[in-house]
Amino acid sequence: MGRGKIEIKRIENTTNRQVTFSKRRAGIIKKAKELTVLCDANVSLILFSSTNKFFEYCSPTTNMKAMIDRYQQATGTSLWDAHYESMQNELATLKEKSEKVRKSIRQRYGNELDGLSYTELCGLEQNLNDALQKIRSTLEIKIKRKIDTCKKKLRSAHKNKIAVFGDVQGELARTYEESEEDYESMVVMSNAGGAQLFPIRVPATHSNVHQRGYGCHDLRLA
Amino acid sequence: MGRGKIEIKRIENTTNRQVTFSKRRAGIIKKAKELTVLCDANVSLILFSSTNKFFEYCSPTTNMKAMIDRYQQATGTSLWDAHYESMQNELATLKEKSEKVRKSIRQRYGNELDGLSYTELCGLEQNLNDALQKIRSTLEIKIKRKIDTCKKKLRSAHKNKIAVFGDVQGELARTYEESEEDYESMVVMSNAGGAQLFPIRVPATHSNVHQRGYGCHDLRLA
DNA sequence: AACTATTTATAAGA
DNA sequence: TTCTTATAAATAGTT
Repeated sequence: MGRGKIEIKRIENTTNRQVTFSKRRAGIIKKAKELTVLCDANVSLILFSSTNKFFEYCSPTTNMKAMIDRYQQATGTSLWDAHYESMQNELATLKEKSEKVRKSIRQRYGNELDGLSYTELCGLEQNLNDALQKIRSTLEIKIKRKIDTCKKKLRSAHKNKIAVFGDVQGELARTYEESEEDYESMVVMSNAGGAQLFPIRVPATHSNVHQRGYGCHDLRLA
Repeated sequence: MGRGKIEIKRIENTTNRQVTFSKRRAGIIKKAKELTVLCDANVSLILFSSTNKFFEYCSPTTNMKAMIDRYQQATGTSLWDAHYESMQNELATLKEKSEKVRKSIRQRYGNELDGLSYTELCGLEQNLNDALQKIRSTLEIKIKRKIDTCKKKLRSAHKNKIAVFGDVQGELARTYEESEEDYESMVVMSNAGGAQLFPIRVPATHSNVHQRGYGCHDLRLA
């Protein structure tokens, strides 16, 4: 249909090929539209040119997703299975990893220790002890810093006539009023006199786990 | 293009409509084939007749799934997201949960403590201490049980002439030769005299974290 | 992008 | 359905 008959084989001239693609693309999309209307059909058409330019047509009475779903129904294939599978693998791996971590942390909380050997228990004990040291170091540094800050503030206050301990709490209140939580902690510390920051625990005298009032630091292991 | 011109609107006569569908279906598929060959294009065509009969064409240089994947790439849509939304939610939740647990455990290992407030640090310190108590209880029970077993074995051996402490190690060696790991541990314990099972740590004298030889109990937080 | 000679598709009829 | 054929539509080559 044109000035001359052409053989149906790849058009080697690039320009010519692209021009022909444009013309015939318009043609086939027109045909798809006519088929849709004339015959009450559903048509979906996806096109990629040799230069990877993308074009599509889909009957307005439906949409691409619905067409693909129907395509799967009709062919019995399930195009998403591959995606589904990789997703399931990822899920399984994550669940497994999560379970391992949670078992470890539960043991670190002192539960489910029965499965551990003597050596493992010793390792765990040592490990927790090390962590405790680190935490206590951090705490001590924090406390020292706070006390230093308080001392400076007190000095600069020039309130020489007030007994030092008499107004510590008032000063602290003014200094830390923006962080109540920390203020409360400081009061506790200053009342304690700062002498023995941590009670030295007697090892494992069973049942006398004395509850101190710091509140729960539990993990939500749902 | 026929004996008479037709208006592009639904053909009301059913037979006529089906005949036209057949003819035009053949026509559009032919066009798709020609476009594929002439222009080196990729074409996918899905057809459903008004009676839901299914027909398809896809360029032989590709396949329907690849075309749909490219379609998604080109349009930026993700056709299977809806199908697997619940799964994706589960994945996201798990990942988040996992991250939380891992942060907690890292803190429990004494790392990344900077983000914690004074109160939280105190809570963590207390919590680790409690866990340590439990672990030590478990350890102590285990050790006592072992020692009891050893004593029984010793008594039943009727070796009255051997000084009790003189042969403890020999007896232990014979009793526990099947579990070298535990045996080694027991030797350590019995050599220590059993008096003070755990050294009482002085709180946080920084850098002197003395490495005991129990080996690593680290979690693989990859 | 438009033109147009020709080929191709197809509507109607058999 | 398939074939036939007159005619409409598509398009190859050209401008």
